[in-house]
Amino acid sequence: MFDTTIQSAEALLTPAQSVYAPLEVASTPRDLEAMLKHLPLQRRKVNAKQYVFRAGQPRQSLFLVHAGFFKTCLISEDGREKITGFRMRGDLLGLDSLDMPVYTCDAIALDVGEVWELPYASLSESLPEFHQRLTSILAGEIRRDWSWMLALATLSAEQRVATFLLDLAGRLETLGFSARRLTLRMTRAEIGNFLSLKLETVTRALSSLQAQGLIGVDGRDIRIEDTAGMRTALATQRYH
Amino acid sequence: MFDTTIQSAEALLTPAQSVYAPLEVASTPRDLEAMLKHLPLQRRKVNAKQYVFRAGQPRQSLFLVHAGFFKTCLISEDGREKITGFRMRGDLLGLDSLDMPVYTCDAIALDVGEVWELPYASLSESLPEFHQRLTSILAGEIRRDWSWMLALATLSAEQRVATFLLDLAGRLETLGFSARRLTLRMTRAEIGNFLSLKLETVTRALSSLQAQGLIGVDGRDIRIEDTAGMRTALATQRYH
DNA sequence: CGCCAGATTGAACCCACTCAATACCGGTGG
DNA sequence: CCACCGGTATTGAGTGGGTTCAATCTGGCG
Repeated sequence: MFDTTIQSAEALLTPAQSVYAPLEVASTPRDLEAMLKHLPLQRRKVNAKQYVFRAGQPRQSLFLVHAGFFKTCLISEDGREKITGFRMRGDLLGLDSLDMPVYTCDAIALDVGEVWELPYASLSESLPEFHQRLTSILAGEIRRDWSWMLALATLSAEQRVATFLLDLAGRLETLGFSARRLTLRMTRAEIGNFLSLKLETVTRALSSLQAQGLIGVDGRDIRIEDTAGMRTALATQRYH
Repeated sequence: MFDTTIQSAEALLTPAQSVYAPLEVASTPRDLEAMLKHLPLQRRKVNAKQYVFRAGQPRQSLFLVHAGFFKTCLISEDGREKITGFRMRGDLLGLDSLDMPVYTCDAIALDVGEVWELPYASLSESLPEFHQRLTSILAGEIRRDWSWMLALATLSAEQRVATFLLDLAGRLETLGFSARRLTLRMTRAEIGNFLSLKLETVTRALSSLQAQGLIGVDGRDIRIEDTAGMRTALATQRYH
């Protein structure tokens, strides 16, 4: 069991002034918060498995994740489901529905957390820099999606899982957490859904990476033993 | 051989007043053109296989496709490639790079065509409705990407190809072309790349759909014999 | 005509899926 | 306290859809 308490939900709920998170993070995720911090935004606490919004509900707002872990997922009429992303502090929920009368995906908390409700229309009028920033975030989401498409299309199961872990670790690091220890907030099935794999395959990939000494696995606690090794494994292995 | 001349590059190059295209199309793709028609935009003609821009080049502008067929694709450092979309009249090239100093993907013409260069920064200042419209387009691109992710993750090879054809036919229809006959402007390998399949698999899927009487295949000319049958085949077949 | 990129089809292979059995773990109630 | 339970995770064995490799065919073009 690794010590991952600093990443627990309670810690995520602590304000930015917490000893756990650096006071100043220059990277992108946090600047939105800074821009909006002084505004009287509606804040909403959520519990695990609770919906922030569902596809089909009338859309009023964007939501900024302030704490916790969320997933956004798409469901087709015939029941096929796909998780489109895992969202954490600084990420926005509802981007895809900006120009729609209703939400077009579900946003679900994986853990206790807090979201800030952003009245998009009025904000982008009163804060031109906000609209500008939003455009960047939208473009960034497209780049992120495309690079996952590339990964899913060209990488083997094990490579996908490795990429997933590195991506997650990297994002956590920009939030001020350890880049080497992390606790998965989602099930194997959810990881598999996101990576277009079955849960058994995710488990096998994790076991294999562990057998190679690249990571340590203890349930949902992951320790990345050899980041460089992970990257070379990604580059070395053939891709079909 | 089917008569598909109306979709040929020459026809695509004819102005909107052409007898082949309806004078008024209320749907989204065309409204951007209407908004910008009177502006003195730089227009650029391109030939098949010519790059509109490459990843890494300094970004100056967005490009609006006015005629022809294009692909946008991502290439990783280690050479893995993924086509992120096929673009036609009314689509924008370079959306993903809006906030970047350089382009982050390649845009390549599959055929002769014409693009309009949009100086994004000055446009969004002078035309607030343009910025608003751009936000919608970005959100729409995210929805499109996500729905393809869902398709690639949950559909069989044959279902993906069927979905691809229906999507293409639908887009062509909103541009005023036939919804039942179309000419593929891309190779089997490019279709396969986009759908995360090998070119042989695409070929087999097309042959199979033809054997079922759902489509007619003659090289790159496709005739959709039974749209309803295609949709039920999509809904009926099991997905793993 | 010869060339070459693209398309088609067949046969063998393999990675991830499916099915199934077992282990684990936190919570709940007797 | 322990037994039970549902949700989750792990591991094994067998299967299969799509890939790989290879041969052939087509059509456009110098």
